[in-house]
Order: sequence, then structure tokens, then C-alpha cells
Amino acid sequence: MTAAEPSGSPTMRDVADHAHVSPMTVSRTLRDDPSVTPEKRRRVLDAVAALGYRRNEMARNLRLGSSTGLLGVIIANIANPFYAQLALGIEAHADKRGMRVVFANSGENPERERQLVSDFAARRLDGIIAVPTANQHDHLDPAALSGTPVVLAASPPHRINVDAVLLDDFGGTYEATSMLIARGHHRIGFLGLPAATWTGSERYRGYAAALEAAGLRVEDRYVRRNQPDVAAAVASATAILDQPDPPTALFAANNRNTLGAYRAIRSRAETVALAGFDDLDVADLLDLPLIVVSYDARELGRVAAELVCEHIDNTAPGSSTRRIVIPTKVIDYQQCPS
Amino acid sequence: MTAAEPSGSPTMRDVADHAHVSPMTVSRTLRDDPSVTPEKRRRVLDAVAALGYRRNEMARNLRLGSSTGLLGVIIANIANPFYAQLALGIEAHADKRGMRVVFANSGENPERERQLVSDFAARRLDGIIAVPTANQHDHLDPAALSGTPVVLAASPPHRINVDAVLLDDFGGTYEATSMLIARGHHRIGFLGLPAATWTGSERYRGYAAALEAAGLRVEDRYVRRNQPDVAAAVASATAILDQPDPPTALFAANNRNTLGAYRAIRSRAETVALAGFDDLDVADLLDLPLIVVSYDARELGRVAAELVCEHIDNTAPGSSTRRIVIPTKVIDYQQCPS
DNA sequence: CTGTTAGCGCCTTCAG
DNA sequence: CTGAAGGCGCTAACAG
Repeated sequence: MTAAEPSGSPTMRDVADHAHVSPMTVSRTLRDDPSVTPEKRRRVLDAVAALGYRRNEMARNLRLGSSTGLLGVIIANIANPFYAQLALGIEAHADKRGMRVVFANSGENPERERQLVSDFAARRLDGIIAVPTANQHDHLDPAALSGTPVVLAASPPHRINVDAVLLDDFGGTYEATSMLIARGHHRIGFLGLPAATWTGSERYRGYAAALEAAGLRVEDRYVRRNQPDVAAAVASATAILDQPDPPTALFAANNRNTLGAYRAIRSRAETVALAGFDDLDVADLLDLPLIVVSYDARELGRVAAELVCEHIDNTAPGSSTRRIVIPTKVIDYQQCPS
Repeated sequence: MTAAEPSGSPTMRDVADHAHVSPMTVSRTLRDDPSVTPEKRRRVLDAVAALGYRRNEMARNLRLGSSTGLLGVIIANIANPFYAQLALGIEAHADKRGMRVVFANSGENPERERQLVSDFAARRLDGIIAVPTANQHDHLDPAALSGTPVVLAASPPHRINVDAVLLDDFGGTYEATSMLIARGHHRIGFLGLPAATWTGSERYRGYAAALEAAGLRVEDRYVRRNQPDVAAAVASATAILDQPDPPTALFAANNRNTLGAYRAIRSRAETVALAGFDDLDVADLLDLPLIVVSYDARELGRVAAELVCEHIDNTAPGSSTRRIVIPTKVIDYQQCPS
């Protein structure tokens, strides 16, 4: 018998030696090349089993040119249900193609996002899907990333030439706000997102447009646009409602704000109507009526993965900067009987 | 000037040519080797900038021996808040070390889990953290994975020699069930998980032990142990409560079952007490009192990442099969005033 | 201080 | 049908 196998992973050479063939025959066998004698083929497969050999895909990819079979995803926080669904959709599509997904949290930190993108490019991931945190997208330009394809999710590209999958932020917000107005609310508060973000400005636009369409005016004192977490959303909602002549309804620009607003409203005597962007999976369990702007976050992820894969395959239309919009749907959760 | 740059990523050779030095000087410069003349160093850095060069980390890792800087994580479904928190904890720790995380969903399918593990090993990921779906762990044995370190989360290893991070499934369930008993409930239903899983059997054990300690008997007709989703949990809860002489309280073995039980209870006239494993982030918003077994899923992830990294660094104690238990805490959400 | 040689693990090309 | 040579991009080890 030969000496003890090396402690590291066995290599193709080890298998070849064990099977008394050349490494090439091993390579061919592992690729199901029909031009290998059944006899040798068997010997190789036996050696593979005996040694617990596993082809080094990274080395293989190096030789084959590129393609690590890895898709990079940069999101704010995987624990946010929206991003979790997005991730699910991406993973499902990648999986169909035998690709794996590298997830990284940017924590809404632009500098960190920049580092991650750079890291992904250095690792030669086949493509990148990002939910950009800020409005500066230079670091996401494929031209600056050795040509790594990029697709943006939930935000259109700013001065770079990449595809994007978007939500109907404006339309969804407009519709939900209009519904509040139709129910007789003339003073409607707004818990928004930072104005510097696409999502933040679009949802605000939808809110403002709905008010204006009804002949109402936006009152700045009813608007707060910077609640980074649920606690801050509670505080902002409370502050808005504590004013003289307070709003009779609130629109919350995302799930965190909706939960915060809900908590704030719940602890008060007066009834305040509530609508918000992002569905909640427990929306029907709450004891206040709630209107939500719902959409298929998983589909958003699926489409983003599809687009980036088209670029990876060079199937994508040349210079096009596609923008696909995932529709939103307003759902009215009536108060359940207690 | 030289001819047009190759369309693919520029290589170290390209940079060397551009800067009129050898590839080694480029290599050294990029590694901040002090033994490079400031002059040449500058020339190299200029060329890097001009060409938009980025060192190929995969090729580098190949040459350096191993270490892809990638950590593999296999979980059932990233959209489940428990796994999302776990993922967050892992990602946070990996990130500190400059490592990236490859997430894959097993969908609770053992065959799929096996494929993913094999895929991770073939890609030479530095380590694997898995929440195993079934009780068969042979495919997770590092010995069969070219030595790739493995750490299990939420389930102890079965016949393989790896570290694990666990929850106090038994203790938490015992305590919460005992609390229901102390409140006068003598007939308590149980919505469980498949008995074949560690979590499923331990939580059942905790439930049964609490009943027995109080001189009560487990009634099989109050027990259902296979609800794969919320809808099934609603159905099982309803079935249990629709019997003659029904339970006055339910224990739900995880978040899905708790939500299902909640929905079922809510639609009935009689009051039924509810306790469940896994905290819900909206627990305090519900309009029924709820007891939950809470724990820090993020910490669980952090510790798992820590353990696997110790193996990657060869810092881990030799043959030890460590089992670290994350404590649970029972929280009593009283009914909020409507 | 810098460049040459050699090779990580694998695969394409081209002879046998 | 099989093997030998060469190289993917990078870097230790060794000359100069």
C-alpha cells in the first residue's frame, strides 16, 4: 500500500496514482466524457470513493476562465422580513442554475456597501444584486468592477448603466393614501424614510400627490421622515399625534414605521386610522383595522436574479437599462371581531 | 500606446506591463511589502488605478493553499424569523474576520441538504454551519468532507464528531408548560414538530415531563406533531379543540404553530390559554395573553460562527465535541387593554 | 530591492 | 482512447 494520504484534500493526482491512470483520465471521467474505457472509468470511480475525493471547483473555475457560480447579494439587514423574502426569491432562482448566493448586510451604511461590492468583485462573483443604501451608485458601475454584472433592487440606478427591479412605490402609496381620504380623513400624518433614498422620496411623492389630488395640503408638522427603528417610529408617531389638531390617520412608509405607528395608536384613547407600505404577516391578527400596500418581495428577488443571470449568460439585450416594476396591491384588513 | 486592453478583467501581468515592472513587484506592492521602492510602488499603483485592476482573490487562495474566506450556512428557510436571526449572528461574526457567508435553504429536505453540503465541500468553503433537517448526519462528517469543519446549530450531532450549539428545548418547554399548569390548566394540548427531529422530541419531552411532574397524564388525543405550515397548525389546533372535553390551554412547539394556534383560538367563543416556543416580535400586540419561550437566536448564530472559526484556525481543542447551550427565557405577555 | 523559476488543481490542446 | 505539455492568476522560494 501507499503511504498515508496527505492530510489535506486529495487532489486529482492522488486519484490518478491510486487508480494507476493519468490525471487526464480522472478529469475526463469526472466530466462523464464518453471516451473513457468502462474499465478505467470504474477504477477511477473506485479511487474517488476510496479517497473521498472531491473535485476542487474553485481551481476548476480558474482554469475554465471565470464563473465562480456565486451570486452576491447586498441588502440592509437579512432579519427584515422584506429582505428575507427578497433573499428567498434570489436563492430559489440561483439554485435552479446550481449557483450559490453570498449574502452580506450593508446595515444601510454606504461605506460598508462600497467595501462589500469591492470584495465581491475581487472574489470574482458572477454577478451582484444590491439594494443600494444611498443615492450614489458609482461603486456599483460594472465598468468599475471588472465587468461584473450588477442589478439593483428597489431603487433605480443613478448615473450608471444597469438593470433594476422596482416597486410601484409612488402608485401604491398614492392608492392607499387616497383610500384613507375616501374614508373621510382630511388630516393624514406621514412616517417616512430619509428623503435621500429613492424609496423615501417616491413614497412621499405618492402621499403628497394623493393629498393634492383631493384638494388637501401637505402639512409639514404631520410629517416625520427619519425613523431608523420601531422605537423611533413610535416616538415620531406619538409626537405627530400629540399636536393640537392632530391627524385622524397615519400613513407609514414601511413595515418598521407601521409597527411603530400601530404601537403608538394602540396606547391612545382616540382612534386613528392606519395605512402602511409593506404587508405584515400578522396584519390580520391585529386589533385595529389596517390598510397595507402589499407586493411580492419574493418575486422581486426572482426577477432580479433572472436579470443578472441574463447578463452572466450574455443573453441580456446590449445596452439596455431595463426597469421592471413589481406591482403593488392595496389590502384592507378589517378589524377582526375580538 | 499598447493595444486595447483585453475585454476580460485585467491581470497582474497587464498591470506589470503597464507599469514596466515584473508581476512580482505588483504582487509585493499589493501586499504592502515594504521592500518595494516608493518609485516603483507609485508606478504600480498608478497602473492599478488606470486599468481598474483588482486582484483575483480566488486565484490567490488557490496558490496560497486554501482558505476561500467563505462560510457555508445551511438552514431550512431564510424567511423564517428564527433562521433570519441566526443568519444575522453568523454574518456579523464572519464579517469581523473579513469572511463572507454563503446561505442556502434546505427546505427541510434531507436529500437537498446532502447535496448542498457536498457542493460546499467541493467549493472548498472554509467551514459549514448547518441546522440539520433529519437525524442522519453522516453527510455532515468532516472526515467525509475533505476535513471541512462543521458545526451544527439547534441539534446535537448523531454519530459524528462535531461541535454543536443548542437551545434548551427541554427546559424551556418544561418551564412554560409548568406555568400553564400553575395557572390551573389540567388539560393542555400540544402542537409539535416531527418526532424524528431533535427539536421535535426534546420539546415534546419537556411538555410531557411537566405534565408528569404535576401528576397529569399525556393524552394522545391532545397531541398533534406534524404541522408544516401555519395553515396546518390552524387545522390541528382546531381539531384538538373540537373534541369533547377539550384542552383549556395549548402549547405550540414553534413560531408557526404558535401563530396557527393563535388564529384557531381567536376564532372561537371559549378562551384557551396559549404558550409557545419562539418569541414573536409582535407578541405584545396580540389581543390574547401569550407565554413564549424566548432565546437569543442571533447569539446562537454568533457562537456557531465562533466555533467553526476556531476549527478553521485550528484553535479548537483537539477531539472535543463541544455542546454549547443557549439559555431560554419564558416571557409572559399579558393581555393588553384593547 | 527585484526578477526568474516553479507550481497551487485543474483543463484545453495536441500528439501518440 | 489516452497521456504529455502548457497555462488560468497568483505567489513562495530562490537567485541576482
